[in-house]
Amino acid sequence: MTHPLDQVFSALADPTRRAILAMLLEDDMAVTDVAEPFAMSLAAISKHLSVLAEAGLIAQEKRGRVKWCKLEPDALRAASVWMQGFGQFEAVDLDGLERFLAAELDDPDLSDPATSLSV
Amino acid sequence: MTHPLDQVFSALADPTRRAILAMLLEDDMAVTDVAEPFAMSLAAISKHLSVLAEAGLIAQEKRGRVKWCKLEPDALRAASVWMQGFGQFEAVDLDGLERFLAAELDDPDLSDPATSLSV
DNA sequence: GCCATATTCAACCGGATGGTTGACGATCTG
DNA sequence: CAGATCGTCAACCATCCGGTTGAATATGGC
Repeated sequence: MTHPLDQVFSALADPTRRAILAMLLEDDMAVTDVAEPFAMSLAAISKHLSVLAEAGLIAQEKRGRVKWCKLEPDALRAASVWMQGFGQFEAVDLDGLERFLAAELDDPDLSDPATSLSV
Repeated sequence: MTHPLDQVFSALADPTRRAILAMLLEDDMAVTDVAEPFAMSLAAISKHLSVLAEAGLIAQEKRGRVKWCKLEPDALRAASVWMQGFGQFEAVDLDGLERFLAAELDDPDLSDPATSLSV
């Protein structure tokens, strides 16, 4: 599992991690705050954050005793570009995004409060 | 692992499966032909193809004794749209694609002949 | 100095994943 | 019919993954 795309895609394959990314899209957060909405231990979230960091999807910076996590959206570029290679689908497609997010909101899928974001 | 995005992203997380998709991008293929370039058993490839099919990334149609596999690029749309949500990165970016593929070709990463495609 | 807070570490567990091999059911061909 | 080809199935194996708990390591505040 050495190829960067392996790491990015397998990081994205977990709904908890996608939810975390969606949260970080709104704001940078400390580890504890990231963990708060989820029904799992802090240690579990800490591991998820490590996975995301190793995939390059987030950056973590320790300031004092709190470690701040911020989105690193560039890491998605390679993956996105790879997918574009298969794409007859138009690219930016913000309308599609809206439709998609709307559909997601109706999807009673995840048990976590974070569900209000597009997991 | 019930969410469609889970399946799509985790299907994409394996380099063998990405190589298979890249092969199918050029042409529809029978299972045996898909397996040919890889240094692993036919059964293993058959499993990979099942994963891709369950993720909706390919369609399989049995005609006679041979089962044809063809790309189903629509399945990537939802995943792509999800990623666009994080994107300050411009969308279609075919130039980026070319640069990326060129870089991939120089990447002596996979042991399989299928490496000539963007894994 | 002491205690609380923030985060990670280490060991463990059950279940999924990626691979193997060998047997099997279908289907084509001579 | 006999034999070869196409593909899957079943059992097995090692490893990875997502989670737990409890202890350990900062750091900050009083």
